[in-house]
Amino acid sequence: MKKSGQATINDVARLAGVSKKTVSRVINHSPLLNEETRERVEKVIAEIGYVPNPQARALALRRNFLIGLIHDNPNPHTVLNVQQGLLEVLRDTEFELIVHPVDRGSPTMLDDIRRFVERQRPFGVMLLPPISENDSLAALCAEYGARYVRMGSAAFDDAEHMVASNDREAVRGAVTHLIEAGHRRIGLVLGPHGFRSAFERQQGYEAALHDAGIPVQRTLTAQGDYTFESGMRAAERLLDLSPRPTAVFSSNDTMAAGVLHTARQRGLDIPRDLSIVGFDDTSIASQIWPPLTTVRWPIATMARAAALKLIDEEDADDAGESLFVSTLVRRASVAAPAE
Amino acid sequence: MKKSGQATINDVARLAGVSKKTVSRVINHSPLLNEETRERVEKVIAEIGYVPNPQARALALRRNFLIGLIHDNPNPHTVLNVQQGLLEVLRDTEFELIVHPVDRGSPTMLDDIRRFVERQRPFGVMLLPPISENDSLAALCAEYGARYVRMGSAAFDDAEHMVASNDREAVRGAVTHLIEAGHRRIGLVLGPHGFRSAFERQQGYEAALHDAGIPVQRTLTAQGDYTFESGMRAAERLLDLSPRPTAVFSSNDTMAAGVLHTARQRGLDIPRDLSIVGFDDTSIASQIWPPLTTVRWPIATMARAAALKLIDEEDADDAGESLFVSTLVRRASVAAPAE
DNA sequence: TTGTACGCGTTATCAG
DNA sequence: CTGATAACGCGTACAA
Repeated sequence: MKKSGQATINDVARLAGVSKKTVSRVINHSPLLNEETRERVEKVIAEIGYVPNPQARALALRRNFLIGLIHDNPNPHTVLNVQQGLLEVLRDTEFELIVHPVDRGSPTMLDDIRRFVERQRPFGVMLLPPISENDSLAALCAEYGARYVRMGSAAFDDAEHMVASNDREAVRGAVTHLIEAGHRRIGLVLGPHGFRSAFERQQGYEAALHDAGIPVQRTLTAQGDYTFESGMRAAERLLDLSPRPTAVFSSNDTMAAGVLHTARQRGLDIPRDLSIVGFDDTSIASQIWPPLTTVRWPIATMARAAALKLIDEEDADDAGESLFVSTLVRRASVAAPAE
Repeated sequence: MKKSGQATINDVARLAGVSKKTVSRVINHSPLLNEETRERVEKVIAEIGYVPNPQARALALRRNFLIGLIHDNPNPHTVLNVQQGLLEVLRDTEFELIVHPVDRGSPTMLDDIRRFVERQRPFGVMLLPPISENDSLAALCAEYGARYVRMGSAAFDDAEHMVASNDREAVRGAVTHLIEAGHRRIGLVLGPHGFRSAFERQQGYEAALHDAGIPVQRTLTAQGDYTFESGMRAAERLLDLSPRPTAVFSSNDTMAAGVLHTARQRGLDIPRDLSIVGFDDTSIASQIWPPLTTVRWPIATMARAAALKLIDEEDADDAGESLFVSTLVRRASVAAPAE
C-alpha cells in the first residue's frame, strides 16, 4: 500500500509484476488467464489484504453491488422475514441490502422507484406484494439492467423472476379443515382490495365451500385491510349476524388476532363459541391465547430463494424453485361447533 | 444530454457556458459564487433534469451517501421501528438506508463491521443496542470519518452521538404503579446478561421496591433473554414459588406475553390472579388479551432524532434532543391483588 | 494470454 | 470568483 489508505489495484499490479488489467481479470474471474499468473496475483492480493473499491467499480461498471428491497407492504412481519431471508444469503457475499419503502397510492410512486433504480443502479431488486404485481415496475428494473425477483401469491412471471406461494390451495385446505370439523357457517375476513393475495385467498375459501356443496353467502364475507383494527371491525360485523358464524377464516394472522380480540370482548370462548383460522404463521399466531391454527407461509425460504436468483452466476437456465407450498399448522383455535 | 443515458455535469457546464467545477460548486452550495452564475447554472440543471451521479461522487469524495444500520438486536419490533423512524426522515433526501446485521458473539464481528465501514464508506451509521454499548465500534466509525449515533437505555456518549431513553426511571414508575395497586410480592423477568437495558430496568425495579421499603428477594428474579419462550420459562419458575408473586414486571413485552401465556396454561386469570407489566409497547402488547400495561419506549421518535443527527448540516453545536422519556401505558393487565 | 491508453462522472488543487 | 488539469480506482477496447 502506498500512502495512508487502502491498497489499490495498482499496488497489487506493481507487487505482482503485472498490469492492472490482469489483476482486474483475476478479480472478475476471467476464464482466459494463465493459471500461474492467477496464482501469483492472488497471493499478492491475500498478502496485502487488497479489496476492490466498490465505489470505483460501481462507477466503471455503472452498477452497484447492492440488492434493493422495494416494498409498500403493510405487514411488518412480512417485511422483516423477507429481510432476514435475504440477508442470510447476502451475508458473506460482497452484496449489501438497501431498503427502499415506497408509497403505493402516491401518484409519484413509479417516478420514485425509477429515480432509485436509476441513481443507485442496484445489481438486483426484490419486489414485495402488493406492488410486485405491477408489471411496469418489473419493466422498469429490466430497463435499467437490474435483475429483479417478484414475490407473490401466485406465479405471474417467469421462474427466473418469481417466488410464489400457492395461497389458493393452502386456504382451500385450511377451510376444508374447518368444514371437516363440522362447520357450515364459516365467515371470511377478506384482505384489502387490489391485493392479489386477498383475491387468491378468497378464491381458496370459496373453492373449499364449493367442494363441500356449501353455498357462498356474501354476508359472511367482511372486508379487512390486513391490520389488527380491521380484523376487529370485521369481527364486529360478522358476530352481529344471526345466526352467527361458528368459524372464521381470516386472510392473515394480524386480522385473526383482531377477530379473537373482539370475540373475547363479547365474552365468547375460543374455540368453543368460535373457531378461527389465520394465515401467515407470524409470531403472534403462537403467542396469543389460544394459539392460532394458521397457514404457514414459508416467507423466509422464499426470500432466500429470491436472493439466490438475484445474485447467482447462472443466468436463466436453472432458476431454482419458484413455487413454495404453504402448510396448515394446527393449534388450539379450532374445535367442532357447539352442537 | 449527450447520448443515451443521463445528463452529466459536463452537459450542464457546456449549456451554462461555465466550467464543470463551477457546476460542482453550485451542487455543493459553495458560498463563494457569483449569485448570477449560480442562478444560470441552476436554471440549466432544472431544465435538463440533471442529477449528480452518486457513484462518481462517492469515488471522488470517498464517501457514500448512505446511512448504515448496524445491529444485532434480537427483537424484530425494535429493529423494524428503528428502520421506520430512520426511513421517515431519509425519504426525500439523497440518502438511502443500508441494513447490516452482525453477529455479536462472533469473534470476527469487529472485523466484519470494519470491512463494512471501510468498503461502503457510509455517510453515517446507526448503532443499535446491545452492540451500541461497545466503545470500539464508535471509535471505528470515527476512524473512517463516518458519523455515528448510538441508541441506548442510558446516555453513554455525547449528545451528538447518542439517543437514549431513561429506562431506569420508567421502570421505577411502572413498578411503583404495581406497588400502589397493592402488590408486595412482585416478580422480575430480567433481560439477557450483558445488556445495558436489562441492567437499567433491573435497577429501576429495585429502586421502586426500595422506595416502598420492600426488600429485594433474589428468588423473585428470573432470568430471560427477551424471547417469548424465555418469558414462558421464567413464568414457570416464578409461578412455582410459594407464596406466588401477585405481579410480574417483565423487561420487555415479548417476554411478558410469554408470562401471560404460561399463566393462562396454568388456569390463572389475568389480572385477577396475576398482574403483568411489560416494556416496549410493541404491537403485541395491545393485541393480546388482556391488553398489556406496559412502558411506551419512544423508539421511532428516537430513530428519527438519530437520523437528523446523522444527516444534519450543523455540526456538534445544536445536536437536538438526546434523552427521550418513556411513559407508562395503563391497560387491563394490572389489578389489585386478590385480597 | 497480457498490456496500453482511455473512459466512467465527480471533486480537489492551484493558478489566474 | 472561476477554470484548466489532475486525481479517485477500476473496467474495456484494442493492440501486441
